[in-house]
Amino acid sequence: MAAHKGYGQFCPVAKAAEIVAERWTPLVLRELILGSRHFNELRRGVPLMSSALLSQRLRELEYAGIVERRAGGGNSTEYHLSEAGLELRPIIEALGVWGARWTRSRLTSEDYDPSLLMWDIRRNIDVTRLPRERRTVIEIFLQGAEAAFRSWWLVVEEGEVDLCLKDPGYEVDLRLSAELKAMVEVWMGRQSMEAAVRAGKLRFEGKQTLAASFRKSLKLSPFARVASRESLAPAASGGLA
Amino acid sequence: MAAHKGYGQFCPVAKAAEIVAERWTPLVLRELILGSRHFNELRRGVPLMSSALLSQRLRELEYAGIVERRAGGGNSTEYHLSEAGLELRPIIEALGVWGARWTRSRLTSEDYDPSLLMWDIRRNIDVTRLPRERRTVIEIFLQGAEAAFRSWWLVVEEGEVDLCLKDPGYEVDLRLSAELKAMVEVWMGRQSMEAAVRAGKLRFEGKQTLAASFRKSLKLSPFARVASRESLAPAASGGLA
DNA sequence: CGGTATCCCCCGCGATACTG
DNA sequence: CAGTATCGCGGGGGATACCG
Repeated sequence: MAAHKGYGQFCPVAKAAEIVAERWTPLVLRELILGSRHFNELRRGVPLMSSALLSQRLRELEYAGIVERRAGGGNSTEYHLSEAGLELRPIIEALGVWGARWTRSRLTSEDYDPSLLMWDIRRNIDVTRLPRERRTVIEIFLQGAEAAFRSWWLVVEEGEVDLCLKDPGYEVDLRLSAELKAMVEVWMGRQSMEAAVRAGKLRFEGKQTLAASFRKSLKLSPFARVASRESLAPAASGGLA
Repeated sequence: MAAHKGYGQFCPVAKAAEIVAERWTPLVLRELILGSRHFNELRRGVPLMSSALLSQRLRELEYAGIVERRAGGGNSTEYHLSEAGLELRPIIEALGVWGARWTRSRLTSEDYDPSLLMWDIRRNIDVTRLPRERRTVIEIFLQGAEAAFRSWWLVVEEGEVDLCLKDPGYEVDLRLSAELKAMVEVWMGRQSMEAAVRAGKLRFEGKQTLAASFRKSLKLSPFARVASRESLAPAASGGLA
């Protein structure tokens, strides 16, 4: 006769946990916080979540007053955080900071998801640092990823970045070949890109000026500046950018 | 082939959520933060959680480096938050503040757990405001609670507070008769004790001086000063005590 | 007190397919 | 693009009993 979903407690921590600490929900909130608005955009941030479950969670979040559904142009729908939802932002961010400090040793090989990495990279490219007047195509080859997720193309054109898993057919201006794990380490700020290049884990092929631009255009993970506390490193703690 | 327990993401939010957003875990952390140290003490804070599951969660938290198990005197065990665990405190507190602001309308009748209420009250009594040199017995009768959890006795003696569900047999110095829901409202700071008394939801029987002392001795919920944002009340927002 | 051990139910959620 | 529909299983966790 115990509660199936709830905790049966009036405590605000319990009532909040019933909503926010549900499976997948913190990740959906993270995506909304990072600016994802459309269903399939959200899906790319949680590739292992089934669309049925994402749909269900979004409805639950809407019912809880955290998410607002708005009609976009055409048949599209937009999901936005409500005022209550925006107030969860510092909590999700703090959870991420805590994770960056204390969960490093729990990373398993399963966690190195190339889709998530590329999606993260895509949305963190500062297009203003890349050529504007012409199309730029960057191919990224991730060694160690499973075959279907090994080759990616970033197509930068008119201030937009497109991410493809299939060769779009354009001429490639820059090619980056990287070990998946090393690329994640770089993205997480645990190794500098320069060090990874020196160690032979990353290799750029193409115009060096474009390679330099790309390196500058790539902002790292929002948690890249948070120092892990698990190792015995000097560990100067950083805040969120 | 999806992850059974994990999310398959290197993102620190995901790795943290794998631990912290697990079912019951936020409530166990809340109990540890509030100072519970022993297994059965923790259980009283999460009465609906099975002991097997609490044991399992504590082991998981220990493995995650959040909880440290220490041998107490005799055959007792003590659970303490590690440094990593202490850093979760602001997150759990923020979750509770958010819950106090935004989940009021989600309270169901199932959530009015008299055991939790009495356990909360017990640990928030300021004994220095009650008689010191003699035993004081306060009976609390909760109308609307199920029969087995309707009558409670607080025995204050030598600076210790004992909570009993069975009549300890001592002479009762003060009797408080209250509607369960009203008592929770008071505890949550949503209604003043004076207003509840005036509305006839609370009634003290016994020495008025002792009643006054008891009222002063009872600190409210840590979230009692957080104003709900759901109603259209003026809502001056407060911080945590 | 401080947990284990065991059984078993049930539903959350993963997988797959399909629609407007 | 934005979801629904359906099915089946796995294991999380509730219930209960027991031990050192």
